[in-house]
Amino acid sequence: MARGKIQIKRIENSTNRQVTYSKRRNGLFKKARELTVLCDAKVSLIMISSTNKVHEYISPSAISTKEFFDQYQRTSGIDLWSSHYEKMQETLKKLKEVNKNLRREIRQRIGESLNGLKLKQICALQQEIDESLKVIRERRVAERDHEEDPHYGLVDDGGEYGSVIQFQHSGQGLFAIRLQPNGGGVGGGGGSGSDIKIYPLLE
Amino acid sequence: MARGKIQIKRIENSTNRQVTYSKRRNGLFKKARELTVLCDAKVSLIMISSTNKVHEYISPSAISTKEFFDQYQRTSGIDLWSSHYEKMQETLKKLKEVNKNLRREIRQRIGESLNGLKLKQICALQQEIDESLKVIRERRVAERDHEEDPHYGLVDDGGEYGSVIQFQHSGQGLFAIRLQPNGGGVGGGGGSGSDIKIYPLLE
DNA sequence: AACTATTTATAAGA
DNA sequence: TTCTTATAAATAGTT
Repeated sequence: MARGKIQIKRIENSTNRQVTYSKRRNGLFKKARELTVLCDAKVSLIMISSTNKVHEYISPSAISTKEFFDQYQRTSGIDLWSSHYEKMQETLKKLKEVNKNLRREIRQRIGESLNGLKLKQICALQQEIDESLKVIRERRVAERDHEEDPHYGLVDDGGEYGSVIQFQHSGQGLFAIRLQPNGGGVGGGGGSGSDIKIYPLLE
Repeated sequence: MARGKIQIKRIENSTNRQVTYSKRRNGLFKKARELTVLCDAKVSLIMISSTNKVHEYISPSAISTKEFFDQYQRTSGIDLWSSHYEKMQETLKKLKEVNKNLRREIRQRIGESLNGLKLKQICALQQEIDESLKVIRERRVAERDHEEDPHYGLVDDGGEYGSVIQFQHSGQGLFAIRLQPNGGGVGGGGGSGSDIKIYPLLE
């Protein structure tokens, strides 16, 4: 959140991860303390770093962690485990829903599953895809010019972002099949075939 | 922290206290989730409001959530769960991965996230989308003819396939935003803008 | 640890 | 409750 935005994903560099952990841990503690005071709430915050060090904050009003958990149980009347488990199930359900919707969006963009759409929606879809196509076409042209420019020659970024995904029907329902960039080096004669990744529906 | 600085002391006005609690609670949850992901840490955060409502966050990565609680309480009958629990964790992880990939595919089909693609892949993508576009165009034409045919008139299937369900903002974190074709009625004068679909990222 | 350019969080108001 | 927006805080990248 400063000097550049970051993606919320695991920080690979170990040192950076440590530093960020330390900074954010303090930030979190501070927020927890403020919440306690401002809102007269009870807070228990326990953090275990990737190096397995434990740091915790417990609002003074909640004297001890033991007591805190006792109160939690009494208040919620729910076993901590069941509660956590139920949350997981909810999350799972939502994820599946999101997954389903993403798949449908892709199918529609491919021209399948159009049955439920009204004319107006199909028009909008067409227009949207038409615009996407323009963007990609421009990009391709730019890319080609770039490659043809003798200053640059071939450029291979290692395929960090991976590549296009294709869908294909199978007897089993829908699978997403992904064409991988060839892992091989630029100069290598490596096969021009593709690796194939299959994403199961997990249903 | 806005529209004026505040002192960190109990908010006397009960309504304000509630509102602030709700806002800051969400902020804290978000930070906790970010810490979990960024730093590969395990976090347990439990808050009890002054009105005795309980809210908790436990990092999903805490395969050792069990450890978390074992440190503080002795519960029996949990072992039976562990196996099932861990399977759920795995499923969750996979689903998240799949969703991530689906999202990328959509982004690429929109013309975003093309940086990692090589010229050849961009060409393939372009061609693929071009074909999709043809399919949809044909469908649109067919649909239009169909609608104009006096035998049928307007048909509304109730939107069974129609648009994706929207998840309401849950204060839970990241969102993917999708521009959707208008869901509005065909005849209606409805706005020409797009609905916005929001899929929570769920981590 | 300190320093800041930026991104986030959020207090007030609607 | 939810949204908006001016402002306070947090913090990523650097030194």
